[in-house]
Amino acid sequence: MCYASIMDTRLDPTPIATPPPTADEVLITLVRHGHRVTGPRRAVLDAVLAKPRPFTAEQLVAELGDSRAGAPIGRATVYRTLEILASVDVLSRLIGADGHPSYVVGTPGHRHHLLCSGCGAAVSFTACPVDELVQTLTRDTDFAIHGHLLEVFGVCPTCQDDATTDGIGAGRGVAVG
Amino acid sequence: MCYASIMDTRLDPTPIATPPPTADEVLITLVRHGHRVTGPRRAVLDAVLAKPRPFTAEQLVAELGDSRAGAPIGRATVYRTLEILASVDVLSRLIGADGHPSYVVGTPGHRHHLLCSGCGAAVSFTACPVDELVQTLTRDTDFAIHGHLLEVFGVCPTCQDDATTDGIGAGRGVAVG
DNA sequence: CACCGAATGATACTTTGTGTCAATAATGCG
DNA sequence: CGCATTATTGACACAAAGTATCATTCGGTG
Repeated sequence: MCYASIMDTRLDPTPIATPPPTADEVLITLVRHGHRVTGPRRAVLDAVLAKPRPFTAEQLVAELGDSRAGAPIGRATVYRTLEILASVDVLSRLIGADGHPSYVVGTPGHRHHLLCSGCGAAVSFTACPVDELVQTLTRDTDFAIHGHLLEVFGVCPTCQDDATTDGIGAGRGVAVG
Repeated sequence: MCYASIMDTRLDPTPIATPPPTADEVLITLVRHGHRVTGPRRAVLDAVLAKPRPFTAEQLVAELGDSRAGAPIGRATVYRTLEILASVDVLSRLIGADGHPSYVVGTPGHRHHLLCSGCGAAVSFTACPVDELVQTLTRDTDFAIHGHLLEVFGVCPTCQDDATTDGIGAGRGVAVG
């Protein structure tokens, strides 16, 4: 039920688990899925792959849609391209501590994220503790369970240090379930 | 870290775990928290307590803001009141399978929900499988973990029956992490 | 009852995202 | 290469969801 593998309980200590795919690799994937390779898509893709941490669609729109050298890219195109990239597993959709959706470059199978509410960094992990719960829930409720949503929020070591240095308590922010 | 108790691993088989508080009880709670008891707040509260399943803020706005007998209630007031009710634990905020936030009347401590993508029913449960994961994540990443978000999506028995009867596959809907 | 500040709600605005559709450009084919 | 076909684009309008402002109103206290 959990699309993330329960086998791998180890966590990657670095914000980006594996090197992101190259633009060319992704383009090949797109073609394989019947999509065309266009200029705007290349531009969106390049921008996306350059992002080390989660970003919102609007951030991308602002970045690509304004007076950049060359042709600005339309809002709709950015949204559509993000959707496509998510559908071919180049991007993961996730929900931030503020409840707003964002995207992050992620390797397939890495479905859950630990998010820093300070700097926005994301650590993806495959360990999924929900499967056992799903069995219990299925037994007790007779629901047909199709999926779940899990995000973990915290503050990364760097931001903890910064907070200490700045005299700002690290306990700010998130109060989620 | 998980505000839901890990002690109670049993699930309540009924959509509403415990009888919702009475309006008067809630009003007392509001006063205790330094809020005033006003007409609009009573109206919002009554509407909220009458809801057996999750609802969105906009639904309430539509319900209370239009040409109902008596004074229609402003959009801002509805949002503000929901915020207050959530802050005093009368309501839980949750995120539906479509990613949109909604509220549900919930008893404190019941922080996670199993949502039916057919009829919208919610089963709240306190079993939280994330605590162990949090320990692992804390050890491996040195994050200071402050919270998490967990929702489980599926189809309730009734909707499964309906789907079978209607010839509609039960496998529609949610494809979440 | 009068006062004070919290609360209200009309309005405008922001953010985030979707729908439409004529113009355009990417691929396949000859 | 040149053309036809069709996906794609992007400007625009629109919608949904929520926030900010602020003069007015109302609840509760003395």
